[in-house]
Amino acid sequence: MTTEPRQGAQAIRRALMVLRILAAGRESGVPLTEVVQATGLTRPTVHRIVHVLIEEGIVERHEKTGRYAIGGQVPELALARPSRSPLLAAADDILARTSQRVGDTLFLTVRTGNDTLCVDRRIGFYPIQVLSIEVGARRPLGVSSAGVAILAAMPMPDARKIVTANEVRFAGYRTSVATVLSQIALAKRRGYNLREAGLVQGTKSLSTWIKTPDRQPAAAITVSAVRTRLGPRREQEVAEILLEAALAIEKKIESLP
Amino acid sequence: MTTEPRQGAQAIRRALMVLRILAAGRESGVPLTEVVQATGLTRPTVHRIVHVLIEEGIVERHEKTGRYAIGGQVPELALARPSRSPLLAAADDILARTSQRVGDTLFLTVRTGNDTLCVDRRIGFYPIQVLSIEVGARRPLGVSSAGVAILAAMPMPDARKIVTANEVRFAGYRTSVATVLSQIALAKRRGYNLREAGLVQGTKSLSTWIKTPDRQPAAAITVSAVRTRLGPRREQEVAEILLEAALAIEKKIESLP
DNA sequence: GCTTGCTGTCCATAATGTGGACAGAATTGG
DNA sequence: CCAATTCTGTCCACATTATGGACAGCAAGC
Repeated sequence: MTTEPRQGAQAIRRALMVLRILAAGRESGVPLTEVVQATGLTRPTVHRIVHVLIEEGIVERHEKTGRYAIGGQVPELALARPSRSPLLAAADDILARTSQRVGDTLFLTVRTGNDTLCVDRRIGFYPIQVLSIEVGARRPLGVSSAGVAILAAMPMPDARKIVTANEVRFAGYRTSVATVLSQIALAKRRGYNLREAGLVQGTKSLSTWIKTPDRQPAAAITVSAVRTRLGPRREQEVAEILLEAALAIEKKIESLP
Repeated sequence: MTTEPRQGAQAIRRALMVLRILAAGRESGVPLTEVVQATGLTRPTVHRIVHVLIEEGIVERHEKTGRYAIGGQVPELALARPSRSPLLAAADDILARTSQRVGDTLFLTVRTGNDTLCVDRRIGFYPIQVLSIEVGARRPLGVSSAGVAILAAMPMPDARKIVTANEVRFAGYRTSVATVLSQIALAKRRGYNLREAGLVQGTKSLSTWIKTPDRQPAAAITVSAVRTRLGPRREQEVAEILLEAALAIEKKIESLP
């Protein structure tokens, strides 16, 4: 029951598109051209939208660089929703326990539209930790290990649709529709996703997916570690722990609301 | 240097207007009619905007009540800005110390557009505490004690402009332009704002304003207590403490960035 | 100087968003 | 049970609004 046919609000939808691209730029922001290319809108249009949003305090422009970023009024609006999401609440202590068992950095990543968004990170006890990704990091679904995992958990046609929609943005991350689709296929048959070459050289990531009560894949748990920490033997161990954690979180969400 | 003449984005501005009204409704949300009356837009327009925002995940609708509220995607966008605002950072420990000295509940309230927004609250040690306002509470400037304080700190023409803009919304809070203007005048000559009848019966509030380095009044510190705790003698004492705290925060903001 | 790669602005045009009017659903109360 | 009232949702003719091609400025590199 995905209804999406309401019209009469092109401009608003476009503004939100822009906002989501800007969100991916985090503090440092995004140059106008990049927004243009990522949204597929024309430059005058993006320019107008961005500047209206600046006047409204929703977007900021960095004095020096001229890049555009999410403005201070967005967190202010967010204050209207005090409570954490059920997922975050449910995941909290399970992540803590899992982190203790694994020892390497754990990430909790959710799907939001066609993006992945890192919403939690736990640092383990092992002396070498991969901290490449921070809470708030947002990338097109399919780029990160967590993204592939989430895509692998959904019906192939849906996944393909999302991947295609993200095609233009993949260029900036040195990947392609074909690459992502094959990674999804691999993850599907393995039951979890594995990434040999992480964003940082010499790291390896492993992700399992979490489904909400309505069976939609909505999130992923990821472990990142230096490659030597994740040999074939330990990979198997860690995979089982993560699968267990994912299941535990799914159960807990059901019991909460 | 307030430039506000950019056009070609009526719809986007309207959508943001709607969002800000919804933000004031917090978790419980706002019925459509109220949004219509607060924004001055027509009902079909508000309806369209709100429903597009729902499709985009920016707004949610409560199943039972049918009221509209800020959606889960807003905090997700807010994650793009990890750092606290300079004001919050500067105020942190000063609030803690002030709370120790006063013993009653302290609020930090900022101005955002034509609204006040409570961004921090410290509970004191005295056994009776006024907890009427929560972090995230948003009201039209002029309605709360903090709002009057902030208005009192700006040039009268500016204050009058804001108060007039909020006129339609005052009805819902049982106040009026005239009332607010007279409160502002009183606060101006006193150097801080005093409210005998708080939102809750039998409480009393006292607010001092904080200006940013560019001399714009941007926030207020408020103490709320049961009336008996704030007799004339203690009122004077508390006012001095709050004035001191406001000054300290102003100084600290300047030194930070 | 010329090119390349940005950002910003204009304005004729049509597509977009508007809102009056109508309709249904839910609640009240006589 | 049927007005009366008050809310939400939808339609569609119309003109206001947002669009984007074209032009312009500006800085960096060659």
